[in-house]
Amino acid sequence: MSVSRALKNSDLVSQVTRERIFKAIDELGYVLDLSAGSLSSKRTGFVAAIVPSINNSNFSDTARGITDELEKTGLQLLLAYNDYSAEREESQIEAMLRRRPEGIILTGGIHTDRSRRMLENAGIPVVETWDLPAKPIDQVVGFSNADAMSLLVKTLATKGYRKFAYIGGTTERDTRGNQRRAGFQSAIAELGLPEGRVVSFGVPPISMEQGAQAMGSVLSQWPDTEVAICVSDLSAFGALMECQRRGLKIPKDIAIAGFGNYEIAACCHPRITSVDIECYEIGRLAARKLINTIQNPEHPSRNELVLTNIRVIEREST
Amino acid sequence: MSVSRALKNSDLVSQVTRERIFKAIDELGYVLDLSAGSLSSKRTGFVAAIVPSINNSNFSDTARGITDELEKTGLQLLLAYNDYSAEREESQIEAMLRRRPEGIILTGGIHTDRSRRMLENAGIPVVETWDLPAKPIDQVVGFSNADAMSLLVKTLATKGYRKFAYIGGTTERDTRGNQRRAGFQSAIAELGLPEGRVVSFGVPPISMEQGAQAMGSVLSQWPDTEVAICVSDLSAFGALMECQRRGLKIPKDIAIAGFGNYEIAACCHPRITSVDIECYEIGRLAARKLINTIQNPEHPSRNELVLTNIRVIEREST
DNA sequence: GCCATTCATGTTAGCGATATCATTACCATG
DNA sequence: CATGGTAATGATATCGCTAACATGAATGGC
Repeated sequence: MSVSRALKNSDLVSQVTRERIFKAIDELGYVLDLSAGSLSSKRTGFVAAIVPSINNSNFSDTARGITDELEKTGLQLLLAYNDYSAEREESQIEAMLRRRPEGIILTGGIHTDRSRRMLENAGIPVVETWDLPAKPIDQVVGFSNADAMSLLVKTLATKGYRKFAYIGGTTERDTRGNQRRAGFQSAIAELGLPEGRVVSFGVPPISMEQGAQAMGSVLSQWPDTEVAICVSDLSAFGALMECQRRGLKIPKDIAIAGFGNYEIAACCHPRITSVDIECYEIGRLAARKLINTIQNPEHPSRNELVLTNIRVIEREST
Repeated sequence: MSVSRALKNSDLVSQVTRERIFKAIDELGYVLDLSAGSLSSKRTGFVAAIVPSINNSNFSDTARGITDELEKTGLQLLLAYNDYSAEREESQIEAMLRRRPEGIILTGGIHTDRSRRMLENAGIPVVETWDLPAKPIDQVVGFSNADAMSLLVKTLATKGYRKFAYIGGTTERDTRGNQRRAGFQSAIAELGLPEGRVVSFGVPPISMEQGAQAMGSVLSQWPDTEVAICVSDLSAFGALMECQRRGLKIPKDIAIAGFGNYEIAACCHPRITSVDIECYEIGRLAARKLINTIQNPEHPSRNELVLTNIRVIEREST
């Protein structure tokens, strides 16, 4: 017991004993076994998180935010990515719950029925991120993808653009891409602009290369397009490169805007107008909320919603 | 015991019992507790991995390779990133070993003494990646960063370039960046070329923005530079943008090459010459080796080395 | 009809930590 | 000196599972 106490930094161990313990630990190469500890104490020290992809820098920023915040409390992250598939998410939730995480962070608000049931039965706090779910499971840290895209369209409309195109993925899986497209359409309608030209291209995440190809398609179908909005900065960059290869001047011949405020949008030439969505902050806040609920189980913060900022960043490409 | 067997897909459970069990599990919402299971069976189902950063797509590709390969075997990844710090690595190794992983994958060959000691005492297979350590702990899946960079210099030299510059980070922490710079220098010396112009800029990972600034420094210090090689494609892209802002023609006025074959190098305009290093494959192979050793503990593959391919990809920027 | 064999299920004893309660040693106080 | 209080340490049971062995039931071969 004194060893256990010493390793937990309890002040109920005398200095002498403490030193003897650490000396012995060092000599023996003893390493505490946390699975035994958590079996006994009912606290695993795990938090689970599932993101669509870790290659896409937006979500990996969120993962960084989560990790950084958890680290302060000594919690460990169990991270999985599901390639935008709710079915893979379901089996990952199942696998992770077997590790008895003390909380779980999900991306988006769309989950299979079984996923929802498992999460409700688990009796741990859940945070859904990156979205405003119609039927939240528990807590939410996110923003409206539709509103964000709509804001971008409206901002550009005030600059005089009228003929808009939208480049996104085939919208089966990427629910956030879906909502951005819906926000695009509704803003167009609201402003009474000419019908938006929508190109759906490939499975998420839409790559630079796919953005380039989609831009080719926009230019050949609707050569008079004034501005092309892309589902992410990566595809926007691909689109930009395609225009440059064709000798088009940006934004004079055609303007381009992206989404997500990736590093590349701020660094390429011309710089790309984008929507900043505080990815790192989403992760940090989600972890923060989880930790709060874990540490104060007496008043759980069920159904609380944190709305994160969205902000259009206008640059030279529009 | 029958429940335990049924959940492990043992064929020692009759169809009837199996169905009864799953029905009850469904009704009760029972979820297996793996920490209890691993305490008893001495198998946790964890593999630990530590990378320098998860924002950098090269390392997140490696993490993807690891995850994809582990998933086939039902192993779960415990992932951490250390911001290129061997000290943070040390405390992460300590934290992870408390979870009793069945194997561990590290990036690079440089670790603190205590890290090495802990790993040796842990009695689990270790794979070092992305490098050829002078003193390998156990198994290695990697390549020589110096050779790769040297190969790039030599390839460019055959095209007639003679005045080389190198853009990298201040080389305290990023050991792989270090080695690339050394490979650059040694190739220059070997070929009898004019002394390389080295700009060290910022802490790793060198961003696009830093690449741009470093390029500015190259151009003002040595305006007659013929080719600038960058420690990564991200900084190469930043450098490229800086040149374009200054109205320089690439590669006529100055050529640019990067390292890592990021998506952006293949997609920007002009496309950037780079060195491909099979990041995903490194992850896949490292996990594969670990799994082999875990599954065949009778003949451990200590000190085995897998050399991954490096390949210069010449594009329009040189 | 008996024993050997196979298949399915049950029993028991831990795995290595911590929660909880018990004990001891020591000191201060009236 | 007895009493009570505090600080440090110890003893025991338990967390939920699985390894290992034991048992029972069904089958088949001679």
